[in-house]
Amino acid sequence: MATISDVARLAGVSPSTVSRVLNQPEAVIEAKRDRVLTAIAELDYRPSSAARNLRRGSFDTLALLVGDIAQPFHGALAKAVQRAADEQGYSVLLCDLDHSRERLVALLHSLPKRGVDGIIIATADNMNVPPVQAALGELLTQGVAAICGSQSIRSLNVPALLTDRVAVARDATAHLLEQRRWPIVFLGGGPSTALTREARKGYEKACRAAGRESAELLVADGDYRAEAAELSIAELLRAGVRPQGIVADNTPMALGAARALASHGLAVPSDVGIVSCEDVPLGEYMQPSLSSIRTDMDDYGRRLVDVLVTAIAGGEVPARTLIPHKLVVRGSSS
Amino acid sequence: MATISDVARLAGVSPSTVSRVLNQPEAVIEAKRDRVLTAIAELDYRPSSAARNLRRGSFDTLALLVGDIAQPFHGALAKAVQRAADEQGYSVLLCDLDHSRERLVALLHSLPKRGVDGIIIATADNMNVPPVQAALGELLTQGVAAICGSQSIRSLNVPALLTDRVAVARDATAHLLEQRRWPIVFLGGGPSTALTREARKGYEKACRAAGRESAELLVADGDYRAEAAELSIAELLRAGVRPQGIVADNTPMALGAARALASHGLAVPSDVGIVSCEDVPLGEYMQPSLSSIRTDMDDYGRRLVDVLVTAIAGGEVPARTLIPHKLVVRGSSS
DNA sequence: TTGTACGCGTTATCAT
DNA sequence: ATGATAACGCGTACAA
Repeated sequence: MATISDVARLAGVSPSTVSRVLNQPEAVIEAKRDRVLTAIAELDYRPSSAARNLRRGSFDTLALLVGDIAQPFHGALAKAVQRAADEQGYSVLLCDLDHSRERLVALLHSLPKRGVDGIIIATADNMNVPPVQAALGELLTQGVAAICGSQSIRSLNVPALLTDRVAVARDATAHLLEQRRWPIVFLGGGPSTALTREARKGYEKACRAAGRESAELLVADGDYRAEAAELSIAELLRAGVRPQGIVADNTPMALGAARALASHGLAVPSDVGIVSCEDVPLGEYMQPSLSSIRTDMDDYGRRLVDVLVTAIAGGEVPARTLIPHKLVVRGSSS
Repeated sequence: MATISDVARLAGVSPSTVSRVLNQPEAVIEAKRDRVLTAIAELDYRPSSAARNLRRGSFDTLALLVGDIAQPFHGALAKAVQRAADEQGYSVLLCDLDHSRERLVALLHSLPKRGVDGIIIATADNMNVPPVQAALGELLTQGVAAICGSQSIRSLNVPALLTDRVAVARDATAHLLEQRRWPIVFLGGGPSTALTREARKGYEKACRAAGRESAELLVADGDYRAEAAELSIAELLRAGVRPQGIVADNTPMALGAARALASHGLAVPSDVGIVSCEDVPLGEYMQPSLSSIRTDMDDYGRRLVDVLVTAIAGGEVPARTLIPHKLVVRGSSS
């Protein structure tokens, strides 16, 4: 493992000159610069990140915290983030929260000394609770930048980049309403999560715009998981409800709902239309292919990284950025 | 940010003693150890990973290289690996190869100085080509440990942990044969990849064991992607072939095949049975739910990390570990 | 424009 | 059992 001194010796210059060639090339006269670069190539020298990190106090590393990396949406997000980070010269530390709040708090506590410049938090789990806010606040004071995907954090200066979840659910619902499907069930993640509350608001908005009464609305709790969604919809069906449309807040719930419908002999899309508020890579290949609200993941990943990198550099960043979305109509609703 | 000296001062000892309390507690007398621990808690001191890394030359970090993190199987793998690594005190650097050989080579080249102790390579793309082998060999000489999921690397001492792909495909095929389905198509990733060659061997083995002639076998190339698989199967159908079973080497291809069948009016499982050689989290919730060969991901992740950590520590590790698999029969084949 | 000297925070060696 | 000291490899004031 060649060090900077080895390069310096071979090039006949001092270590600081080598360092300059790497960090401010224009400050070194061309002849010497070339000698140094040759020596670097010769020895296949690459600076030790450890030494560099210690000296500079930065790490060229971002942490990506996701609720559950095994979920297809998060996988797609991780891919986009990793690629964008790579383009900016950053590595990505993957942290799976497994939907555990304890784990989130523990991570927020341990990350500052794990060597990351910034973190991206992408979980649907509610972060507006005291322990999380406290841990996040402390992380910020330690000089680690943070941004949030999918939710805003109250009372803390953490930029958020997210889709307008009210609009997303509204568009999904409106699409089914246009087809004169009724009743329509909103399948969310339970009343406690702030995220579902927004989506539910969008659902209600669309229904009211179509002239429906509050009493007619149907809300089911699928806990963001396929299993729970299946049970929840099955229960509804057993109770005699006959929905013609389902708006699922994420894809696993849409699949769970589809299975419940199938076991009750209901066909998609002829009997019931389904739309997911979240697009996933294989959605097109599910059967029937899944109508969903799509956001451009490459763009999303790039924006997340851009904002975070700007924040790390101490630049000004918008407190809240809305990511565009659009409806993709597929077989489950047509 | 408290440093080790701050702690030492507060506890009235030398920095060395603080370091010892952290690294070999039994070497410090209890009274002093307590004072130090109190001071640590008081200041919320956590050692700087950068300094520690520089001094020790190790990083408590593993890199996970995956072919495509957006694919559900890789997501599940990443989750398992991350969890296991966490249990052992390691962080995980996520590197998405995006199926690019150039990217793989570039990563193998840059990872040694990015601060990782070891790497896990989990890609179906063939690694037995000179540029990859050379880059990997060089990485090993730089003191970075490496292990491989899903394929062995010839002529290099890289331990592999994988399922017996011949047996996996054989079991999948045999399952369809038992139901007297014939002909059966093997849907793989093209003749060039070593992985598919193994799976294909298993398919042929099962067919021959059932008394089928080589001339009757059907092999299609789906390039491991849903789109290509759909085209490939559609072409077969247009050519007049009427398979009663499909063995897909991975899940996206199984979904692609299912869609091709559907557009030709063929029903799964009544007309055609499908089995995937790879189990994914939502497989149970696809429609019809997908029969597949399952490996315990938690176990797999743990084994990968265990072996890698052992290798990092300089311990003896088996050159090749077979991970058990079992058939999970679901709706697509019953 | 270049080199010298120092320090980032930790741990290993050595002496006590 | 503990403390002083040096060194890990790099970047940067400062001096030249």
